Amino acid sequence: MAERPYHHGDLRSALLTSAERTLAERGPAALSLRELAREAGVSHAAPGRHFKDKQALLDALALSGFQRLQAALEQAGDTRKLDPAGTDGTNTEGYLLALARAYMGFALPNAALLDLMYARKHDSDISEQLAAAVGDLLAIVLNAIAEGQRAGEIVEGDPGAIAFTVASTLHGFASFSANNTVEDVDESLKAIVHFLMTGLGPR
Amino acid sequence: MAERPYHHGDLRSALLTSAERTLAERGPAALSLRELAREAGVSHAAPGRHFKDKQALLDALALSGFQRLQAALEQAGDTRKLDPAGTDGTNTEGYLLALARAYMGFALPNAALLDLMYARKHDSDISEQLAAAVGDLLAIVLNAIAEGQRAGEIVEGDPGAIAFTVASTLHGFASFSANNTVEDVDESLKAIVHFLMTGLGPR
DNA sequence: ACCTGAACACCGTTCAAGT
DNA sequence: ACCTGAACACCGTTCAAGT
Repeated sequence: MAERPYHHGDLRSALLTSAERTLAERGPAALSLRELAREAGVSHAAPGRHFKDKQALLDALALSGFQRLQAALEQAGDTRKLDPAGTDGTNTEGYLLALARAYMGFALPNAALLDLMYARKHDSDISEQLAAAVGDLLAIVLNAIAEGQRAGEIVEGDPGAIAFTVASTLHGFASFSANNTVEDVDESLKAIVHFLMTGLGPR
Repeated sequence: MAERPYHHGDLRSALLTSAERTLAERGPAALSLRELAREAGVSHAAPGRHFKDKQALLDALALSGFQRLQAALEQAGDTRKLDPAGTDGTNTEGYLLALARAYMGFALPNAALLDLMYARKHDSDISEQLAAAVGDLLAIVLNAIAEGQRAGEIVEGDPGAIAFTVASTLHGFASFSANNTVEDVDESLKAIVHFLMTGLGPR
């Protein structure tokens, strides 16, 4: 009969894993602490030991999402540096495209989680951590811009403002394409990054 | 004692108004049909006459949001046409800035509603209406782009792809600035529209 | 046509008590 | 330290019955 031990072992991470799956499969409205407890085989009060309330669990999910998104963006930057194409002339557009692809690679399969990450309903103390996480993401884009400026491939000007423009475009595209089912995401992404680089004004 | 009449009169719109206020003031998690019924002075089962379930009320809120956003964007386009500055040479950037301001004018005070509008958790039949509403918004931007192309102020190319780039940037900026409290929204907006027009590449 | 009241099956949260 | 079981105050939804 394989009795469950009294201690779950790692209830906290089991709850988070289960919650993220439910979020992805059935949406945020379907998330209930009692159901997560059932799935973990513990009493409905047990989650209270690990998360002071439901919002605390959502906060933890959002934070872990930012960490993984940041890691994906950093990895896109790292692999680009190893790319021999990095030595030739026009590379910033490629870098931005790599970042864009990494962002979409996270955003599209984790659309509901991304909503949660950017939801402005978190507790006041965790909000600072989440705001810092957003700042870290912006810093990655800003790095790419500053590097591009040093290489003479990005226009002069406040790199923060330029990075913010790029980040807005990427996030907006992610938001749109998660609902709208853009036909060819990568094709659209290439077009968007190119328009960003060359501008909408006449040649 | 002013007895309430048996019929509310316009319970449906009272529920929507009340729901939107709750959404804005206390967030989506605080929305409950029973509380809305209490505020309207009817029994907790009464809302069921007007909305088949809670999601149907959220769908109605989202749809009304799109209608108002669309009206705001159209009005921005109309007032611009009356603007005598519309007769001189470089006007498309001004048009896009007006659209951007109209978008933010709706998005920032209605951040929670905007989340709901773009939430991918609506019933399948209403989803088509919402997708159509997003399409209408894109059409407004597309119009501005096509007009700009005819005036020689926007680069040649698929106007749909260009409009999608602009819309992505605006929506992403709205999403960011709703959480992040950008210091000077209008200043950032001007910079963003300008970068969009002139591009990030070197001069 | 519109609403009520009771009923049902769920929730989140708390707290004494158990291991 | 971690979990249980009962309790409390909420939910959404349905449905006969009332006006």
